[in-house]
Amino acid sequence: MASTTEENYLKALFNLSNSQGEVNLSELAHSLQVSLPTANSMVKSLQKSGWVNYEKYKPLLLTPAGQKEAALIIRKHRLTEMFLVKKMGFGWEEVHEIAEQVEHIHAPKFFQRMDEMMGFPTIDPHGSPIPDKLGRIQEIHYTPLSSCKPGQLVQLTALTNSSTEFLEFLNSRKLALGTELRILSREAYDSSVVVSYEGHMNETLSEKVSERLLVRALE
Amino acid sequence: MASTTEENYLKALFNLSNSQGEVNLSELAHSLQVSLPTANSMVKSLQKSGWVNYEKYKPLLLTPAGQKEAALIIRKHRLTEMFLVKKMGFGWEEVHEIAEQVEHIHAPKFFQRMDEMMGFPTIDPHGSPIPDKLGRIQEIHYTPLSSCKPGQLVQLTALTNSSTEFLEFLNSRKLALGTELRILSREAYDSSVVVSYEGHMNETLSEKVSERLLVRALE
DNA sequence: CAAATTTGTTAGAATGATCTAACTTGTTAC
DNA sequence: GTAACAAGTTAGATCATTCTAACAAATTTG
Repeated sequence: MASTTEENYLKALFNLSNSQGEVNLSELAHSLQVSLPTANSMVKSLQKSGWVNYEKYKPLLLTPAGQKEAALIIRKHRLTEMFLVKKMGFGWEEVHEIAEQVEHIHAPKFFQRMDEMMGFPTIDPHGSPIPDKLGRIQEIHYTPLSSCKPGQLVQLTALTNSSTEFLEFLNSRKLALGTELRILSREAYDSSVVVSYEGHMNETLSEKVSERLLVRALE
Repeated sequence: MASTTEENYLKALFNLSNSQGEVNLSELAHSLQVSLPTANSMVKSLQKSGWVNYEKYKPLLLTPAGQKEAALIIRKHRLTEMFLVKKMGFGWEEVHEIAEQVEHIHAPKFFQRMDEMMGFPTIDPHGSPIPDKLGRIQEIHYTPLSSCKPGQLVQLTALTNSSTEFLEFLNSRKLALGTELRILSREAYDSSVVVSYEGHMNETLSEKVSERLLVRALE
């Protein structure tokens, strides 16, 4: 069984992997806030456990077993976040830190019960998919608001970034998952987008923000 | 901040301490399933942190700071157990192992919210008191069923042992906290007690069982 | 009370996770 | 295409937590 530290490495590898599933050691080390040698030695040990394929000076790759292990930890994380929001009344900006700890609990019944109580949700409070019990993730491809056309009606469906600061910004603008947005215009100069939605007639969203909002076209 | 290991030592010291608050090293080591030298070195390190008073060959004593620290961990444990039973539908025999992990989570809001959702309970599912936010424990002195007199009407209020096996035994006899028991007789030979309660007219409870049932006299 | 037993201590080693310093390999930019 | 820089590796150390073996102190028992 993976230690909490190993679980964190697996999760980071999963989250950092590019389209080919590759991760560079320095990204991994940076993401986990450890030195390069620390990450290097840990990767060797994850290889011994059969979770990572590693060759000197080559990018890192999770094995299928490693991917499953990682997805199951992410499953616990996302179920927990959803439980905290739906059943305990937390805001979506408060749940990450708590879930970061709860995800390491080894108690299948506990997560099973959360899942049941919520009616088997498939996305977390930030719109990210919850892997199933076998570690399979339904890949959804949403469109960033930044690449939508003026005139379109879209619905906010997920985020590419879930930092507390970003979530608090969205709260301040009353933007939540499900919010329907009419795209009024796009500024050529700074790529900001002007939208209207319930209670907000003329809200300008910077490029930085609109890139991070994933939407589904309604019209 | 205490590591998970240190937290487990503090908790064990708290739970093992006798009327004078003293614990022997061998009890501690046995309770935590570690060797004597391991416990010995950990105790020295807890002393450095100011949580334990330790002198060679003398019994161990928690400092006031250590007592508070321990009580706050036990608070998290017991709040969690109650939450699992009251809000998540677990049986009282299922919650210990889960709470044993959840108690190490550092997230005051999380436990605060559990507490609120349950209306600030003062006992856990096994009748043990939940320490308050300052680590104070309301000491309740219940009577073991084994020392009650035939004829008495009593109510099951707490347990001195909460092992899964004991709890499953109680489940099998439909004995729960709150059950009202009429003591019919006591066998002189083996100190077993015969009781009646709802749906059970003549139930014989061994000495081992009746010692572990704590009751409050109703008449 | 001395012998036997239990309890506690010290020394020394192992493992997991981390670090810094020094070095090597790979990549990028003139 | 080499010089500079970035990325990755190795060596060696530290800290926390654990162990076994050997020994010492305290307690119990005949």
